[in-house]
Amino acid sequence: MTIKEIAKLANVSLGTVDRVLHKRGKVSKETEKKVLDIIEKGNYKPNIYARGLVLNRSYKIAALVPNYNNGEYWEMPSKGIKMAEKNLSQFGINLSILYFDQNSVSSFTEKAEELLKLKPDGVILAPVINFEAVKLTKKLDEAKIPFSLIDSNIPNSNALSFIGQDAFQSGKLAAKLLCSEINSKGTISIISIKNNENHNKTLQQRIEGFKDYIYNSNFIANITLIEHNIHLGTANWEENLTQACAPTNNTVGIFVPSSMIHHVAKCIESNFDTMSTIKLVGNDLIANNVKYLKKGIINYLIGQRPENQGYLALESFYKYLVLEKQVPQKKYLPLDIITQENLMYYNDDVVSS
Amino acid sequence: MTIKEIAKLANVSLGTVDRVLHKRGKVSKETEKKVLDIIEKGNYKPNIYARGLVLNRSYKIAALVPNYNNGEYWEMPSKGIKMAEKNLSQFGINLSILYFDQNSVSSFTEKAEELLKLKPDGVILAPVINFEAVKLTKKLDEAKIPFSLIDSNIPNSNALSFIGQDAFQSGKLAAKLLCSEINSKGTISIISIKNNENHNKTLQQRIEGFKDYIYNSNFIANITLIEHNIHLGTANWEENLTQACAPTNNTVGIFVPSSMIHHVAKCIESNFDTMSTIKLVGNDLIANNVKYLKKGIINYLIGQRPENQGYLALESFYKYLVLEKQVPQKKYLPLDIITQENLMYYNDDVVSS
DNA sequence: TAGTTTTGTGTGTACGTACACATTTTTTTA
DNA sequence: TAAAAAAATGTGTACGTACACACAAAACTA
Repeated sequence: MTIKEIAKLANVSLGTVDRVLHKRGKVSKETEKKVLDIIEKGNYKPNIYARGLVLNRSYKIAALVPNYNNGEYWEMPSKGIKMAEKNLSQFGINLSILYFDQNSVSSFTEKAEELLKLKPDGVILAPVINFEAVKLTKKLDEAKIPFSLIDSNIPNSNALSFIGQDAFQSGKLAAKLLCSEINSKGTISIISIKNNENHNKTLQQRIEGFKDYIYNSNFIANITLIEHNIHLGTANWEENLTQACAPTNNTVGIFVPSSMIHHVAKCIESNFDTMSTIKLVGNDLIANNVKYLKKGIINYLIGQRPENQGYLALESFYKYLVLEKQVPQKKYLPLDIITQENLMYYNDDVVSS
Repeated sequence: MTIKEIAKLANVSLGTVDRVLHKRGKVSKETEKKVLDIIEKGNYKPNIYARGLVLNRSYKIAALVPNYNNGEYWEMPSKGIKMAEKNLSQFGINLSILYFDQNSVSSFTEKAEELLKLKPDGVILAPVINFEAVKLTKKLDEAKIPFSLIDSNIPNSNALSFIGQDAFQSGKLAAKLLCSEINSKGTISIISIKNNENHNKTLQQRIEGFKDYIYNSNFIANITLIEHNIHLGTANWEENLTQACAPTNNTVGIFVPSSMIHHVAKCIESNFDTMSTIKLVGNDLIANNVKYLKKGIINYLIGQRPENQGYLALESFYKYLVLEKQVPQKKYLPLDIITQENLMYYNDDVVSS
């Protein structure tokens, strides 16, 4: 059914139907009702090709995400966003990615300024510097620019959508996996490895989930839980890490709530004679982690489909702006359990081009 | 860049550019080269809206999959296919699903006939009745109708694409998970539960993978491996199943290579006092299995994203026919490890509308 | 009641592509 | 060398929608 057919059935012109469809007014209530009835009955849906052709709109989406070196976590969301752009550029979705330094608030505000100057039709934001991100969302609200959040959420923002993970549950899962590997009494270390001083909500939630599981399991009788903090790059951090891993008090398992467990794995590899029985569970399928998973030093990794997060974030703008569909307000991606035996089929697990 | 622009640059008419683009001939080699050069340099890409509008093509895709009752495995691929249709119908993808009875060859051939009569532009086929499916693919080849395979592959067919899982690896993974749960000596039972007599390649490969892992692990010293076959609906099948589960010889774990592990779980629930310590690993997130996973009777389920399989199968035809893109010839979906702690975020794990 | 505004309605063009058909140029034939 | 055939090129229309503009009818104003 086309506008032409509707017009014929209603005995009006194309223009009148058009005005009804777009609520441009200037139509008598009588004819409006007549036309609407026909539209309803005929289940009219606009031809998206014709519409796309005539509108020839293109939408500028700006993404603001942390910068990264090769093989680091934030490479993956960026990869997903770029892959989505490849598929969606032909539908008028144009992308600009801006990268900020996670360790520098000024870098973030600078890039945020730049982003606002672009006057984008939509924004993808990774609010890892929470406080500053909130400020930006306020400005976006004022400018009436819709935005999506990836990785972590800002609870009371009116984001178009949030795409991320349930960090608390991720921690619980990590605990469960670690416990399944442990058969004897001993100490479990939670080692927070970070490269900056920022408070990271995701890490905190994972740790809470981890503890929640342990304290509520009947494992707790056999387990001593210790927490360590390691700051990459500080003096003696490597020694401190070794110290944290060392089985002085009979360490049986280690959990790292960030993507940095490869540092622990490396440490264990270097002290393999004394530490080989320690079980490791960590997060994220970055190259370094995968390496140690393959070697059997890391036992499980928990994946949160970061590429998918990026892909879906851009795609949701396509659905919202181009197709004018509703998009889900919140999307938790599955927490994938990765081990040697199922690793191979997760490596290219993005919506492919 | 549009055809018009190309024409202007090449000092020819739109028609000539069109002939070059579509290789309709009747163009001198000179002008052809000139036009091609400009196309190359300008990185011309046809406007898919204009093209879609003028072609106004619609493609009929027929899917031939097993029928199902609510909550059975084959509901999920069908669900995925239908969801894809919902998203893609506006791009001219029309779907007809034909259901056959897995236990009846004649049902399959009948529906295959029906399918050929539809003269579809593409076919999605679940070759669970392998021999008959091969015959159908031959006919499709003759009729030059492209087809995609889901669930299991037909190795030397020239399918447009195969979308499924690595069953052998799935079995290995199951074994790994089961072993991680077992701390003592004992017997592991592999119970094949089927509702028909058909030879099922997937089940066989899973079993092989399972054994492969066990035999090559250092667990084998502590483990006795037994295989059972249960045919649903035959006389005494429930007793036979209980027998297969019963810890007469100290059963510590059970693996079911089909989606039918809920029958085992039910059996164990009924004999909870004697069987509660048996660990269970099975396949597929069907409702009944999920129920027992939640109860903690099933320890792990391995998922193969059946909805995604269906979704991707139809989407690949969209990409191939509408967008005229290449599609990957083979796509193994990840083997998801599902346990109580990460179940919740797998339930709506389909590409959403 | 003529003129003006308001309200309602119809017409025409553009978007970029595909394809049928018309026209021009070149080559071949008698 | 003129006529016919073949090759090369150009023109025009349609697809369905959005929107600017033109026009007509009704409702005001003076």
